Amino acid sequence: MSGTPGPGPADEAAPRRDLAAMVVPLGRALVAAEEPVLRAHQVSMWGYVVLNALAEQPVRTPSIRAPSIRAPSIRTQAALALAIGADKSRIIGVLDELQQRGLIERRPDPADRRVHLLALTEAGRRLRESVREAIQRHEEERVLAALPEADRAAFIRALRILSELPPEDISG
Amino acid sequence: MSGTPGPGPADEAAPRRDLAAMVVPLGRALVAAEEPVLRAHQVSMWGYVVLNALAEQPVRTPSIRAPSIRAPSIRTQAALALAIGADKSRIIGVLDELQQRGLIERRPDPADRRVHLLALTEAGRRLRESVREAIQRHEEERVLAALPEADRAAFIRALRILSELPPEDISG
DNA sequence: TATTGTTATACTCTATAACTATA
DNA sequence: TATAGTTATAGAGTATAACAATA
Repeated sequence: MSGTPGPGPADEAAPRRDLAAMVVPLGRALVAAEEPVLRAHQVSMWGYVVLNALAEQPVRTPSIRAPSIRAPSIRTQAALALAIGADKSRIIGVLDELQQRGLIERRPDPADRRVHLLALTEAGRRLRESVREAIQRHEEERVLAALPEADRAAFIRALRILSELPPEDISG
Repeated sequence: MSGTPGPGPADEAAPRRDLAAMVVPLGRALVAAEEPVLRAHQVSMWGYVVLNALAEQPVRTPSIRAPSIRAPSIRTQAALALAIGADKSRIIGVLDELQQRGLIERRPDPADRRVHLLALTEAGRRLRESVREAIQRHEEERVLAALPEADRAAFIRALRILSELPPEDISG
């Protein structure tokens, strides 16, 4: 059956570890790599996640949505919590600190006085950019550099696709 | 500067999210996907990790090691804990249960009566294979299937390389 | 009645420290 | 003294439930 008896079996599936067994430890290492940068900028991991979520505010095509349907904007705390996969009660301390440092604004919504509208301040946007730049430079130099040149683009492409998949598509 | 004003900037670096921001949620989803399989086989996540570590026991080239130097074999509990990135105190309950179910053996080392030598039983090996097969089938069908055919091999190749990198290479 | 932000509480992991038996 | 395994304790992180204000 096997064409070449040389090194590397041809028709036997090369055994690989489970994706989770590779992805999870890698994630831990990547988080550890971010920590010094975050400390240097005095932001917590969750703080940085929040800054990113507010900055990345996806431009959803408004054409699809009827005006009567309330857009689930990320600008409310509940929507933010949902977007970053955290409980709404868990981000409050984070928001408190970001606000205290002038990195975000929390303004009452005149239309619905229960909600707080969130927005990045200019300082918040700048800080997020600095952190992001430092982190991604490190990633290029220390992580992606370890990959064969030819695989880098495909890796990032695949990662983007999989990370944008609805979690329930993956969990089954 | 930009050659084509069409869709997709040519010389502006396509902004990507931080690797950690993509990898960590993906890891969470992959773990969630494993859970039903693990439950069906009545193993905990850590139990499965242990079974894998014992089964994957890397065949280290013995030629390099002088006989006088004690090989840090994975068969002791301490070595196992190190290998899977857990504290030695944390795996004890896991080992207890695996042993009780006849999936592993814990035998005193005659040469050093402090240590317990760990080994998979035949039942343990079989169970691990079943779980692994189910998990990887699911991964192929639900996860990797979402990737462009041409990127799959590169993705797995890259993942293997990065996950085998010493964590301190990544953290800096 | 349902929802937003908030606070308080409980629970799950995980890390640390102590203990024993060997070396 | 140091180490392997074990146990007990404490801490961090997270989830759940209750609350006031508003819809």
